[in-house]
Amino acid sequence: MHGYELRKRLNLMLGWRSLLSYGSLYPALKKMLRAGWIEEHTVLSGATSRRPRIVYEPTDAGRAEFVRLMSEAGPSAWEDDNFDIRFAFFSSTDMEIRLRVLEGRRMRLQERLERVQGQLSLTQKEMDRYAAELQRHGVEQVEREVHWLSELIQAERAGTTAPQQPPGAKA
Amino acid sequence: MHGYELRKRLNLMLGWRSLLSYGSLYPALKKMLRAGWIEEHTVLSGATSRRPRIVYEPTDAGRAEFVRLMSEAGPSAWEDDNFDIRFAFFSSTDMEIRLRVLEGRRMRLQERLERVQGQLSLTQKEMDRYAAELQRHGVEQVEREVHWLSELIQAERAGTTAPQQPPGAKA
DNA sequence: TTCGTCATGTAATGGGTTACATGATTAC
DNA sequence: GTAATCATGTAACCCATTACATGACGAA
Repeated sequence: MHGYELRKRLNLMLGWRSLLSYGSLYPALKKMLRAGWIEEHTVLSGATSRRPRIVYEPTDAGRAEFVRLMSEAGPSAWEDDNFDIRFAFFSSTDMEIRLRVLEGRRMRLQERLERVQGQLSLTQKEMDRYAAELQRHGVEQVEREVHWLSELIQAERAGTTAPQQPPGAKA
Repeated sequence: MHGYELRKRLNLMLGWRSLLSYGSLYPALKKMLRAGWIEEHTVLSGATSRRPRIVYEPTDAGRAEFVRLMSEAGPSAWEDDNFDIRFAFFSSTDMEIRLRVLEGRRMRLQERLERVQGQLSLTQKEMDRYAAELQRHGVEQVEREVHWLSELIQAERAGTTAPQQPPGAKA
């Protein structure tokens, strides 16, 4: 697909907080081109006078690189931003990897909870009302994500033999 | 307070996703010093041979600048990162400003929801299972934050005369 | 004795956003 | 007619993290 279209799609899928900008999109495509991961084809669109689109397609090397990236289940994969991207492409990954990413993410979040809750009792007295409320809400949000992850992990495990619908997806 | 201590405090209050690094903390302090917003005092700590702490204190100009910053209730104040910081210092702000910030934030989140939900029906069929699940969870999280904000707004409004405990704070 | 914490700082590096530049087309 | 969308790109700028540098103290 071409850059403009790609941007729209990515913004739709992952554009909660920030939108992908042209200043990072196009240079990134050029980099992938130089690395040999994608090929470009210029395609004239309907009306002749219109600016031709540059359609990109993954090469074999690119596909291999994608698989390699998706099979990385290390710490970087359970960091906030990376996790979302990894999750969005879960369909292209083995269940083993999916489980490791989900569990890693959950671990990371639980670490955060412990860090805060360990010091919560200490600080709460001297802490500002609003600051405390912010923390309470933060804890709640993280706890909810942990719960969400747990359900997904369960669903993955249940589907050891047959692929499974994640909870919340329409039947 | 001195830099090291400040870092710990801020990480405790706002360090959900990222920890404040020395590389941004100390240069920032120097900048505020040059701007005349803070003063530094070198303080020898208990053991004589220990590295002296550099304790910072706001000047009158600094305090004024703080008040000015806190009374900015424009769009930048309801962006993700800024909002948290603004909220954490709500105690130092008038209720008017607090309300405007809370309502602005809620509006921003509702815009996001509309953007996604408007196109949700269109895309859901051609969308990947996991991508859809990610979106569903994202929507849920945002809806929850909207609800949280609504309660806070109500609490602020109820406390027009007397200052009020935010819901969730201990009585 | 070695590791973690206290405590302050600098330089390089990397990354992304913003703004600019261009120009045709479609919808109001 | 004018604004928004399609469509691709570049350059300047900002800003934050990472890694490095230094050194004393307390605990295991």
